[in-house]
Amino acid sequence: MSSQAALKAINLHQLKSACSSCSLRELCLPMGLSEDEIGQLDTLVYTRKRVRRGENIYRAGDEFQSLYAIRSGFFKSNVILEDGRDQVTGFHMPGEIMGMDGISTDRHACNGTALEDGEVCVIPFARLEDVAHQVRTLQHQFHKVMSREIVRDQGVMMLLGSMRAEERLAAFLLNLSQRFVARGYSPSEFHLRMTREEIGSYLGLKLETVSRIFSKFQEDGLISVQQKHIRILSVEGLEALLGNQAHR
Amino acid sequence: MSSQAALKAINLHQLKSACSSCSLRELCLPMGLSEDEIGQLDTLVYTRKRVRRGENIYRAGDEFQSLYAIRSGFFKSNVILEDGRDQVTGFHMPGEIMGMDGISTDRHACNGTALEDGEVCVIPFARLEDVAHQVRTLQHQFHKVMSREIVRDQGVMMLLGSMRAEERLAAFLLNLSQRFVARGYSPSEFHLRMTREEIGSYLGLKLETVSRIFSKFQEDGLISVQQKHIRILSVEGLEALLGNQAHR
DNA sequence: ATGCTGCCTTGACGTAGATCAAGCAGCCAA
DNA sequence: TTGGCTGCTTGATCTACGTCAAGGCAGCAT
Repeated sequence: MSSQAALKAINLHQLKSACSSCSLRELCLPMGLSEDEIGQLDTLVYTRKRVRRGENIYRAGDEFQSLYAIRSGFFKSNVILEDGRDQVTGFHMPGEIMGMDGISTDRHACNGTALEDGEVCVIPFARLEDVAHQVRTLQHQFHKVMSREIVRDQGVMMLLGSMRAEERLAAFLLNLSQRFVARGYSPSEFHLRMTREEIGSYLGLKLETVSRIFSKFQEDGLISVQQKHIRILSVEGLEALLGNQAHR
Repeated sequence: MSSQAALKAINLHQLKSACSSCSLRELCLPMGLSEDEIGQLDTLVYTRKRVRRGENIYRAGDEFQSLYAIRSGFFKSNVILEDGRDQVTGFHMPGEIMGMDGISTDRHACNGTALEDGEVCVIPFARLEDVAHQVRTLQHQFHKVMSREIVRDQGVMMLLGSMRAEERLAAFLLNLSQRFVARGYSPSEFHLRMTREEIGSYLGLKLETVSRIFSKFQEDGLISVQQKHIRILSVEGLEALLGNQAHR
């Protein structure tokens, strides 16, 4: 399917997005900006886009135009490899910004796919640079957001390069937990929006391994799992696993 | 050793760095800027720093002040894990910019370590944002540089998550080769500045595995190896290895 | 209900790469 | 020259995780 068709398939509606009244402003671009400055942002983010589970907000190869701030829903970044395998490079939740991979070449390097119905704010990048050019605080905040993405990716590189399967999964659960807390959700009880296969792809493991380790964690009393419903019973137990440093 | 001590240990000398006359300007920040705009850059980059093999230009935890553009020498990004292991997260060569991990938290997230004697241009970040605030082209170029880093890291994540050992090493050699070409060096013959252990750390492999695979590549006529001296005999052969998609 | 489909679980077995171990080569200092 | 040190190679063995295979369960359409 072409980029055009993909865009048309998405229900696009125009409205005042109003960063200034957004509940996610403490997590997203507006962070650290004054009332006035956030007002400037409101002139920039004037479109939202609804996406349904399985739809892409952009695809690898698409021309890069905009960044997307997640308002609701759960997303993944992924690349379809030549052999058809779907390699997941990240999971994203409300308040996070997707699409920054596209800036370097003016084309998106990966797909942004909805794992459940949701909504994103469309941030035309040229206009973001305009506003950042005027509002120095926004410029700085945007640099922080990009830098955070770099640090996050390097964390995953270290995880993939130096941890064994159990450690990876423990780190993954703890990371999700932290991000849920920051959004006001329970740190200890949540729904996974992704399949075992997607988790495995992200963590460099096979889905059977993910499943087995969930079962083992449950036996060990660290978590309880029922399909996609997860309850963390012992944060300390999971953290302890990370302490036992890798062997690889 | 404290950050202060580390800085003092480094021979610091002030001079006109002159991006405008730098042979690396087509790879570095000045890329795409006009003569005038590069002139503005010259007012920003006024310090260079010599580093000797093994020294750090910054350390994880140091306060973030500046970015560093490599003028000469070969560097690694790395983190010392609690158990003392040195986890490598990147290799860097002239024209590349290091330190962007520090922007997000105002502290560096990793060390920047010289693998051989070299020299870096010190780019005070606050001033970079000043100049970018005035020169929109520079702002845009800097965003591209950060985005490129994001894309690069995601490429490594995919490598670590989905490739087998031989593929990783083939991809690594091809990547080095391409980066050497871009700098006017031979694509097929070069010195590795890092040890087998550092390569292994970066690629999520043990040094013995790296060594064995180098030997195998040599047997297969793909490369010739003598310690750190590498000659690529068949780019196609290495590329073919990447085609055979992963099993993991 | 009934069957279909996608996703998950669990077992048996195989293997890529880790681990352990020994020896060698290049390099510097005495 | 000798010795010590660091980094590299190579072999033998072990093991974490992948692969293959057989169900099972929840959700949806009929």
